[in-house]
Amino acid sequence: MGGVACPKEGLEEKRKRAEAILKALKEAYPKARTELKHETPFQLLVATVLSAQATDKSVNEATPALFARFPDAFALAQATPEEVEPFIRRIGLYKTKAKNLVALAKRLVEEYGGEVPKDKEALMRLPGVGWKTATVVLGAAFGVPGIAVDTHVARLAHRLCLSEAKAPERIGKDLEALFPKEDWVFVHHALVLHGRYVCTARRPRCKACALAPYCPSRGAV
DNA sequence: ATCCCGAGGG
DNA sequence: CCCTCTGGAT
Repeated sequence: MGGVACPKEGLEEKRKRAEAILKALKEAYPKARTELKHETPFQLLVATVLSAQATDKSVNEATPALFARFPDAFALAQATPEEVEPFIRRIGLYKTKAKNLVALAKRLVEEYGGEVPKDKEALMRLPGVGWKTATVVLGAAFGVPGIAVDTHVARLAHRLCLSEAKAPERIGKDLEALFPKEDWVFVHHALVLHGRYVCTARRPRCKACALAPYCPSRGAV
């Protein structure tokens, strides 16, 4: 299920492998960052909420019209979920997301002056925002170090045998222990890009993979 | 554990 | 057809 069993490996050996992986990621994705279209932290927050269980391609097709109509928290707070739904229907999970986004915008206006709080606990109290979304927004919008773990990062961490944990927060901790803090946000985005375009869930392109020399699962998935 | 959910890929 | 997509709330 998770590819091959991970080899027994000393911490020092794993650290050296992580170092090589980081080097390869920096060469393959020198400017890795979010591909979600946004102009402001608020728009990034909305786009990230929308990206749950959806491709960011579909999110990027929806957000230009959405942000034209509701550019900021003040505008979105005035809307009803029914008004938001048509803009995001094709993304999927649209009823929940429309309801969450309007409630989220109201709370931003009421409690944070319409701004996005730079605090993880505060972000996680917003409707539709969990640990992953909060970590991504803090890193991408404000440069707060952290490795958010989504479906891609979890899959790659397992295949690369950098973590055998199941809980995303735990996988994040395992990864953060293996990479320099100043690279955490980069590592997140680079792993997402690599998971999206090379180390895909179904048919990973191991022959074209720059990480293959350091991957215990290469050719076995 | 289950639900939300449309769209594209294989 | 089934699987997957930068998850979160119940």
